[in-house]
Amino acid sequence: MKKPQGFTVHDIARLAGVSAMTVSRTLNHPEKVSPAVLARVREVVARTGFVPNGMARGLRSSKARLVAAVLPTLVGPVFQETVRALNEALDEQGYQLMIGQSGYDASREDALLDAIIRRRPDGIVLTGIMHSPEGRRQLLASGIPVVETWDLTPTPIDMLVGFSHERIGQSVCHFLYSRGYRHPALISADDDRARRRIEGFQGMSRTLGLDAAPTHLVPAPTTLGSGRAGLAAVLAAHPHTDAVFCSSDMLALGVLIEAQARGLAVPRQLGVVGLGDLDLAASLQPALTTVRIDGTRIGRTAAQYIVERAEGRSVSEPIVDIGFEIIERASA
Amino acid sequence: MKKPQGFTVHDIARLAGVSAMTVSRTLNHPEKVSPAVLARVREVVARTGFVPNGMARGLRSSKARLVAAVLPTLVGPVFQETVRALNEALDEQGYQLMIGQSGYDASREDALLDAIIRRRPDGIVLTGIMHSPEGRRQLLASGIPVVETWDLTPTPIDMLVGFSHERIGQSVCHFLYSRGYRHPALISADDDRARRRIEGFQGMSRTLGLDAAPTHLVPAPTTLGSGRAGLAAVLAAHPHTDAVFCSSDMLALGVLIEAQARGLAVPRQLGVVGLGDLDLAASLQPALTTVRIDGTRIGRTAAQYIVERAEGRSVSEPIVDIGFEIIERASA
DNA sequence: CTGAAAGCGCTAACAA
DNA sequence: TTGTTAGCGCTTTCAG
Repeated sequence: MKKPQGFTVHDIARLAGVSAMTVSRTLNHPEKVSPAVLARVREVVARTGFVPNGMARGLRSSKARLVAAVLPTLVGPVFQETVRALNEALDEQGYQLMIGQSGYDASREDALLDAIIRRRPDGIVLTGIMHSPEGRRQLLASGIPVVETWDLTPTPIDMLVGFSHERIGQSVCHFLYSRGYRHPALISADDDRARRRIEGFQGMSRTLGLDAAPTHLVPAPTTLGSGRAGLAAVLAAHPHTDAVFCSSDMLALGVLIEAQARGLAVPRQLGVVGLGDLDLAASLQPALTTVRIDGTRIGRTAAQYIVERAEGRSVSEPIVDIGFEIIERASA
Repeated sequence: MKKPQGFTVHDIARLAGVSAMTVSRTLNHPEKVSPAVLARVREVVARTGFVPNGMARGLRSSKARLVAAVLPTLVGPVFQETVRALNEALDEQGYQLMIGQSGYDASREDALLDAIIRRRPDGIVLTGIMHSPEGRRQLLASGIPVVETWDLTPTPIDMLVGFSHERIGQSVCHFLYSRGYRHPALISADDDRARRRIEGFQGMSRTLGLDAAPTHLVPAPTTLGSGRAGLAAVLAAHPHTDAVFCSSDMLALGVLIEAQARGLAVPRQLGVVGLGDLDLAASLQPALTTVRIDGTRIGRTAAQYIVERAEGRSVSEPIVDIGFEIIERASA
């Protein structure tokens, strides 16, 4: 298998009648090259379609201009905003984003981490915090800047941009109570962060003198269908449920549809709160009350932290809680 | 800035009392190393947390074990299945997937292509076909295997796994006609592929002796909100519209919600057809009739083609039309 | 402003 | 089975 078009800096140098070093400078520090030479080299580059080999550059300069992000699920609305913002911010600074999917499975996660570390990215963005001790060790040992996101922990690996899931649970419970609901239930994904929201919710529910909220767990990723089925299940077991906190807007949409199919009036007979504030939330009928997390800010901040580090500067406030907000619309 | 933990094969070799080559072999061809040495080297690797430098490996062996995918929008439900399948299939073969977002903008696309080609991936998967002549040239010149997807063209750059958008338009128009609808309208994203579906639809509509279908264009990405607004606009201009073909399921969901808000019975007074067969389609009330594209097959096939090429084999049938299917449910 | 030498970390090819 | 040599393509460093 022959490489069809294997141009190197040397080829370009020869064709332009200069040294390889000058080609390299033309590409990376054009201000240090005389205009005449610059034009000549550029002409050859354009004519040949030469694209320098980034692996060689990275190897020599130990700057890959690459940032890796680890997502539990590759695509799906939840981290959409974060990833978009991350990608945009990095792109502006000349960095490429590489995305890896961890699944919700821990053993695959270590393999993924290995694949990532091999490429020596300038930074790694994790959605969620890293629990596997082996993963932590690898990350720490690699010396690569790491930003954990979408969660809080007293023991971050390195940097952190997140918020408290427990506090979300508390706030939503309190919000529902303040709206007059006394028999709330939970329909929730079965993952670690969702579980902490549930704990927060139940804690507050105890504080307010309510019964423990019935909880219906659904497998991740959450879908509209599991929202419908979830409401059906909850209502079957606890007929006087008067409100539901869903762990995603999709789930909430399912609940809304199922409620409608059953002739249950929202928000009068059933309050519904989602999580995520997807763009569909505002367009629903009734518009969905939901918890908004500023994913854009998470992504942008993570990008900024990593670029700072990659350029050798230090980050002054490497651990931030960006909080969240309950967007009150019409469904609760 | 010192590299905190810069182990190399040489360090590991010294610690294990062997040569660097033996460390390399332990990592890549363990069967060619004696059990005793293997164990010793592995112990050192585990103890130090050594992860080999993939850039160096890639440079030397010109195999990056990397595949790049270009998506118009980074995340979003449309290519979800394709990307997931692509990632899974590549992962099984030991390849990493890198994702780049082109936006719907052509100038950024060339820059992205450049960033991708620099890394010398073993393959590039494009969603949609490459129109920019400059992009084609770059791709061709790079000699990297390319798979274009989600579309058909008589002049692919290299390999192709797609289907005909025009034919989708024709089929949906015919389907609606056969269901008795005589005044269909289109609510569609304003992009190239969507436009070809519209042309197909209008062509068939002429053939069937229908008036040209009113068309309402919405900006990409499509949202539930623009579906609602779209139906309102269509109805305002063309009150006796009796069916709508939406260019995504999200749009269709918006149409369903708007129809409900207006007391329009679906499918009796208004037929609704979506595109994508998202998992929510089946769970809606009424369940959504939609066009299903086998994204999993696209992703898997693309992965297979690229791996074949990367391993030096040739692909026997490098251009496939995987077709599509209208899933008849309750909304039309 | 330009060039020559050296080497980043790894592995293909050959030798022992 | 193991080791030695060389060099992938680039850029850092140092001279001119």
